Formats: sequence, C-alpha cells, structure tokens
Amino acid sequence: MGRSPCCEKAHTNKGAWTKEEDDRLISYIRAHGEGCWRSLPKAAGLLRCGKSCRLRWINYLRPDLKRGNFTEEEDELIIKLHSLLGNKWSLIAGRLPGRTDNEIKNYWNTHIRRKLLSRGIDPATHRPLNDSSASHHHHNNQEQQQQQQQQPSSLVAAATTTTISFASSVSASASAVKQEQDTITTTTATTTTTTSATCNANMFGIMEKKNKKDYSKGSSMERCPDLNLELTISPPRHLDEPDHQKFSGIERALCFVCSLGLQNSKDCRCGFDTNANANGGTNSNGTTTTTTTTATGAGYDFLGLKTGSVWDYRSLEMK
DNA sequence: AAGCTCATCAACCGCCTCGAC
DNA sequence: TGTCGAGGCGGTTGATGAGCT
Repeated sequence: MGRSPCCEKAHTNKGAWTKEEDDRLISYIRAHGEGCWRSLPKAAGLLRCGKSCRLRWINYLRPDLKRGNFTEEEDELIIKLHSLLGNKWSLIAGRLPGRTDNEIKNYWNTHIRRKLLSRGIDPATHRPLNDSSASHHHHNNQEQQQQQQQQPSSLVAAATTTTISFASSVSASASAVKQEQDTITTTTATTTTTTSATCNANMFGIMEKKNKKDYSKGSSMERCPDLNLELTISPPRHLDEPDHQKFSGIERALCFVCSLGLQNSKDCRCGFDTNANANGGTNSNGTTTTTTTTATGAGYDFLGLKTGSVWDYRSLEMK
C-alpha cells in the first residue's frame, strides 16, 4: 500500500523552471497569496507538482530573498546555529533573513564544511578533528554534566550570562507579540575554556514541536555534548538564585519586543528600562559583564555574535 | 579545442508531522 | 482513536559551468 502521489505525475513538467512558468507562479501568488499548494498548479495553469511550486517559490521566487554571497557574519552565524541545532536547516534559515534552508544546506555542504575542516574542526561535531575525546564524548556526557554542575559557585558567579527572550513564532506582518514567549538562557563560563549552555525548556522556542521530539531523543546531545538540553521548568534565575541577584537588572529576561530594541513599545511585557540597563555592568567581583541584549546598539546576541543593530524580526519567523 | 574533473545549486524524492474529520 | 491529506523537512540527485590538463 503505497502513499498516493502528491500530484498527477503523468502530466507534470519536471526539471528546470522556465521564465514563463516563473511568471505564472509569481503572478498567481501575487494575486491569491500562498497556500493550498496542491491546487495551485491547476489554478495557475502550471503543469507542475504543488510541491515543486512551493519549492520554487520559497527557494527562488520569493521577493524577500537575499541573493548573493554569504557574508562572514552569516558564515559564523550558520556555524554557531549548526553547532546548536544540527542539520535543522529550516530552523537555521529562520535565523537568517532572506536565506532559505536549501541555500544554507547547499552552502554548508559546499563551503562551510570545507572551511571548518581547514580549521581542523569536524563539521559534524564542531570539535577539533584530532580531539580523541570527541568519539566517546557521548559516553562521558553525563559525567561531564555532573562536573559542570559541581562547578564552584564562584565560577558561576564569574560567568557572563545572556538572557534573551523572544516569541517562538512571530508573523512578519503581525505587530502583536504572541502570548507565548520563550526564554533562552545561555551561560558562558569566562573562567574556563569550555562553554556550557544551560537551556531551559524555553530553549525550544526556536524549535518547532517536532524538533522538541528530535532533541529529546538526544541527537543534539551527540552533536553538542556540552549543551545541557534537558527540559526543566523553573522560575527566572535572578529570582531564585542568590548569585544571580548580583546581576539583577542585567540578566533579567527581555520580552520579545524589547529584544527587538523596542523597549518603549506598548507591547513590552517585561518593563525593560533602557536607562537602568546600560549595555554592560560590573559585578561584585569587579568583573565586567556584558549585557547581551538585542537592544539597539552594538552588543552580542545569545550566540555570542556581535550585533550592531536590532534583530530583524523576520529572522524569527518560523517557516 | 576537446575532454575530463570538480564544485555548485536548483530541484526532486521520500518520509514525517499535524490538523481535520 | 484511527485515517487521510497537505505541508514541510532533510537527504540526495543531476544539470550546468568553471577550471585544469
């Protein structure tokens, strides 16, 4: 019992799209919008499979696509996102405005893989190629997590913490912030060479439901074994951890609106005060901390990338 | 100039998930 | 609760062009 074909294959064109087909598809979508891909070909007078139309539109014809070479910043962002998400190309694409999953996937396979290899980094694990521990890292995962948890609180206190909050799914056209807001909390230990990221349940705000399932299976654990992706539900850290009270005002989670740099918006849910939260501060140890918000101005995003501008909210839109 | 190899990327295929019924 | 259809995703393929011999 095979699956019924998605379209009538006998009367559909395959292969490269012609200019005329492109024009037909563009004009149809301009007139009627996206949606119902199965019936679109017939309605648009195209001898194509609905999936093919969708792919052509998403990967090539969409007006908001950014054409041209990837920038160095995009490269680094892709690498970081890949280390976090693995081959979740659509999720990675969701963080890169104007780029498609297919484009990023191709770019990864043709450029970035080689780039990482030339740096001596395994593109699959993001670990040094000669890192013998990488192969059995998976087995030592629990042990490592325990070690991380046993870190002295002084080390934790010296860590630079980034807390960013954003909606899991935001319509590019909608100005209203969704009820559901998710929080990503990444903690980068500044006193060690390793980076540990503590991601609470809201980590999955950048993932769709099905990917939560994938990650619960541990696929990401194998790729990024130093990431603790276990699901936990807890109050905001600055509320229940003494160490973090020292950073109150710096570490507080930003609502999605504030993360876009719109602190004074009526949609703000966190009451972020720009004046009280300058970009950075000094903790009790005298260590300078950097507030890695996405407010306007230079800063660092939750991936540790330098940002000079407001997040493009389109990048947060899930496809 | 011809032939070959390699890189690139658009497009396809099959599977999965989700919502409707 | 199970089935079905549609949309979406990731892996793979194949056409094309560039570079080299």
